[in-house]
Amino acid sequence: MLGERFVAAIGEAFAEELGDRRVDPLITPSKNTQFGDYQSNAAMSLAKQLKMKPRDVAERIVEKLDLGEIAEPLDASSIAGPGFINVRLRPEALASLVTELDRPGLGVEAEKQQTIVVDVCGVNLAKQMHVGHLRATVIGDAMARTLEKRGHKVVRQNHVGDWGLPIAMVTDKLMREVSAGHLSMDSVTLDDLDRLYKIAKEESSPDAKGLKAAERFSLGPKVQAELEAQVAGATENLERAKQALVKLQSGDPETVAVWQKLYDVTMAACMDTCQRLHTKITDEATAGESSFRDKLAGIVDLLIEQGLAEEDDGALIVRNEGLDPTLVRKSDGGFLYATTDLAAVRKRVQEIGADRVIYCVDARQALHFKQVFATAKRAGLARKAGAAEDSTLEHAPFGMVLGDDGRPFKTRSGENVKLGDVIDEAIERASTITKDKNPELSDEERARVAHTVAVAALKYADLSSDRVKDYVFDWDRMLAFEGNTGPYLLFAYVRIMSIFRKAGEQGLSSGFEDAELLIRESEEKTLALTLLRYPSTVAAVARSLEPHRMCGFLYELAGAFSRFFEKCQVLRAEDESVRLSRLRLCDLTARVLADGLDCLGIETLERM
RNA sequence: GCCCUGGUAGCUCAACUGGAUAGAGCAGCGGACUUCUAAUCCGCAGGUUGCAGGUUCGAGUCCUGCCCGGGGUGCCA
Repeated sequence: MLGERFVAAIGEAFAEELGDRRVDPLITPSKNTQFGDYQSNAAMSLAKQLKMKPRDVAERIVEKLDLGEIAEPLDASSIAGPGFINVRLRPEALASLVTELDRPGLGVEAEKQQTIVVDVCGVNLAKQMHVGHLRATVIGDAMARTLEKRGHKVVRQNHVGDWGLPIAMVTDKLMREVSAGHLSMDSVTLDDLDRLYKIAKEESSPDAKGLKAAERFSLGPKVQAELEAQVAGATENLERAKQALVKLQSGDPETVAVWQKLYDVTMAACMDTCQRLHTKITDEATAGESSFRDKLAGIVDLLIEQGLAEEDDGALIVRNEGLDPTLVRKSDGGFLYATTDLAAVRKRVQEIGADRVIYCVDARQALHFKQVFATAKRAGLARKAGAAEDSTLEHAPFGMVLGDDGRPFKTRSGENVKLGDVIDEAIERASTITKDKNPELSDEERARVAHTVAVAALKYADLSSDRVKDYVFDWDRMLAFEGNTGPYLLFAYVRIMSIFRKAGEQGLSSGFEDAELLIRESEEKTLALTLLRYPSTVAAVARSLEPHRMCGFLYELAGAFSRFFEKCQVLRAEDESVRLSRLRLCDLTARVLADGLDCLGIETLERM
């Protein structure tokens, strides 16, 4: 609304210079309330284009500007600094803007609908999920939810690492363990598989470096003999794994059955974790590497046909300008993960019909994705049939989770911390805190509250800092109720619910839905101005794929509400009209909080 | 070597993508509960934004060069 008036004024003031060109009025909320509520920074950018003094430009805009009933009258003092134009809304105008926000959808605008594939989760067979998967799951799901909020059709894809030599290795190991009577195929657990994976990997990695070192430093015949035996054994194991891979690829029933067991056990655990984390990642999202196994040769043939692939040292590579070559086929004829990802691009764009494909994957894969995207585009795999342009392929990278020592988050013995254990501990800690803070809750309700608070704390900690940076994992901070945390936001919501519960008891809970908003106190004004930022925040997250922006907004909203809560009595307001206005403001705040948290995949609570 | 990242208060993080005096929380100090959940709120103190140049009305943000950390770098995924 404000923007339109500025556009009109700018158009009028500079009709000669600009013609019909529409100029972005660059309206932003003022950072500092002493300047006003909103400001336009258009004069400065315009001055640069027109080679005029910014203040002169601002003056000409202000002369033509008609803000009439919207804002306090402008005068010379409205132009500040190099040419900021400061605007202070009239209370009625602010109230009417907030009233407009108060409708289904909370002002979030639907964009032209796109089909968007989001690559999430990224688990591997026979491996426990760890904190790295937490990020791919939680951030990916949050991006997906936010895009859905903007009206897009979002398809989550869980690109499970369920194929290739390492998997064949575990499959082989499991078969041997079962036939040796160490394990029963029926009762095998993910913990077993995780253990076997590590052993198998160890057993198949020849310690060539160690052997060389032993020779060089003359560590003695015994050490050398041991190492020689290790190398021989590893070489043999590796050979057997390769054979297992061949069997798997050729569909040998016995091998495939064991592989299926690995798959089922792993995915059951993965789905359980995704559910505990309250994500919308389900079985349908699964599209493992194995599902592309029959497409890889075709992809490579296509690259050869198009003259993109060339042989180098026995391997097949694609050279892309400015990038290291992409290896698409090994000299032994095997395919690589780049090949699989190329097949996945084709499926996502040409079968699913994605206009945009987003990979929520570890930042270490940055080069890999650059290579895959460049190759896919040149090969035409990223273009829908009949489309004029390639679909957008984006890597949304994220950093590592660190321990308080600044090193990757691991257990004392150096193992990855299992995600299931992390969730368990979060719940336990949340339960203890909840018992302490609110002893009145029944055991049943406390258990529910503890789960919701724990998951909120865990996810929020992961979402609230800049995605690409590493972050430090800290139980006390994420579960604290001070600062930018999940529990703090839930608490703000709970306080509102509490008001409505009390209102119900006193028979005051009706009639506020259409109440006239009276924005009088400064806390009410700040709360109202903050609420108005919700739609643009959703848009910013959808564009930038940075959920921490939503976190920042929600934290400010919760803070604005807390200050309002301290200062402005709701149920004991001075008169009925004020009470109804405040009830409506509370209700709207609650819905915006809940909707914003929903973008992040975080549930709210009635009590805590 | 080359490429990608990051460096902001003692600590953990922001800064709406070039806007006004760089903001929060923790830790420290000082206030506010007979009250709608004090799991909160208010105040004080804390800064050469790694360093040096450059671009312009204006730089934590952009460009160049250094310094430090993390990661990646053709036959693992």
